[in-house]
Amino acid sequence: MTTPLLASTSSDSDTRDRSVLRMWLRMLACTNLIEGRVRGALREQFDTTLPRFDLLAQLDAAATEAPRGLTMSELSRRLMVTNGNLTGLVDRLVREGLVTRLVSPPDRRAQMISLTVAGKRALDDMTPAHAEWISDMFGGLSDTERRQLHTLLGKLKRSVQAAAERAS
Amino acid sequence: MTTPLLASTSSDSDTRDRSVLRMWLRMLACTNLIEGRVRGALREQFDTTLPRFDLLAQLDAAATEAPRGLTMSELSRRLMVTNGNLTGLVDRLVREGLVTRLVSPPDRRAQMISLTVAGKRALDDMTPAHAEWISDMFGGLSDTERRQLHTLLGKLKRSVQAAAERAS
DNA sequence: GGCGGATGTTTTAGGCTTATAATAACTCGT
DNA sequence: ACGAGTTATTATAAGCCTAAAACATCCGCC
Repeated sequence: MTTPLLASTSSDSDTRDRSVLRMWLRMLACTNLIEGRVRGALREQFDTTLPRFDLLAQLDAAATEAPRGLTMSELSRRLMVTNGNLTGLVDRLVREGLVTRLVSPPDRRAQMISLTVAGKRALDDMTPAHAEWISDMFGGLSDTERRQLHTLLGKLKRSVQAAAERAS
Repeated sequence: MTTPLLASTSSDSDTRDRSVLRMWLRMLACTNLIEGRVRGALREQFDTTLPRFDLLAQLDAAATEAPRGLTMSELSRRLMVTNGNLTGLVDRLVREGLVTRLVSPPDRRAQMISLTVAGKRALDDMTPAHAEWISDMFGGLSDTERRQLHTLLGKLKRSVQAAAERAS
């Protein structure tokens, strides 16, 4: 808490804040750019949306450990969205015939959401294309640069989580 | 286009795709984590939303070059959202008294959106807190690491744009 | 002066997302 | 066995977002 001698004087932390802010905006712009292209490609080539794709992919990824499917709560935890959000999303996927809802026998409150054959087929159609879009967009980075970015993002994630704990 | 001798053989590009995908998911997770905290803090501390804040900030940033305000189209271009989206957003901000709509005299189709005094004050209240949240979350990275990240993100952005041009 | 194409904005229909409140079913202690 | 608290899910209200179509105005050309 220094008192500047002149109103126009900026502290060191001000300049640091500004550079951090610029970086954050750049990161946000990159992410939105990539995500927007993925959304657009999913819509144009497969007439679907990113949340739907993510949900199918999550069910498939969990298929080995949970062949009977996942509950709504487990899915919402993994996809990092609220339960209420998931209700509508699953409604639409059921209507499209890509997933099924089965009441869990041991707990009649819960339901197991699982891929139908059509859902698995739709996912298998999309997965290679999805991987290629991402790969293509990151193609301008060398292996070394990608590793560096991966490492830095790991640090960033820990930094954000540490900040969250300080705040709580 | 190599033909694997065994069905289980993965090509080099497959493993590369997987590592790129992992990095992308990490980047997405980081961004969503940070953005989510900013949204939450804006809601709890200022009872507002990120799009509203972004819009006010954009108007303020443009105030020097465009003291009369920005048009809807110009705003939507800068905020990278559709025109239709902006209509509702501006409606709400007008209702809250933070921005004004004035029909542009030279072009009666267009309107100049500008900050009210209350809007400028609300923004000035939020800006330092916003900078501090971001700064705090990036606090675990050294100056060097932040610079590296900034540089890598710059490369990534160019790579994504190059991919977009290849695709079009 | 008026017509045709371009540009600025809103409307519409649909989907995603959240927080909060309500409902339903389970569990545990007594 | 029953009531309290917990957990699983859905309903509701509000906002954000898009694409596509409709509407309004402008500009240039005849």
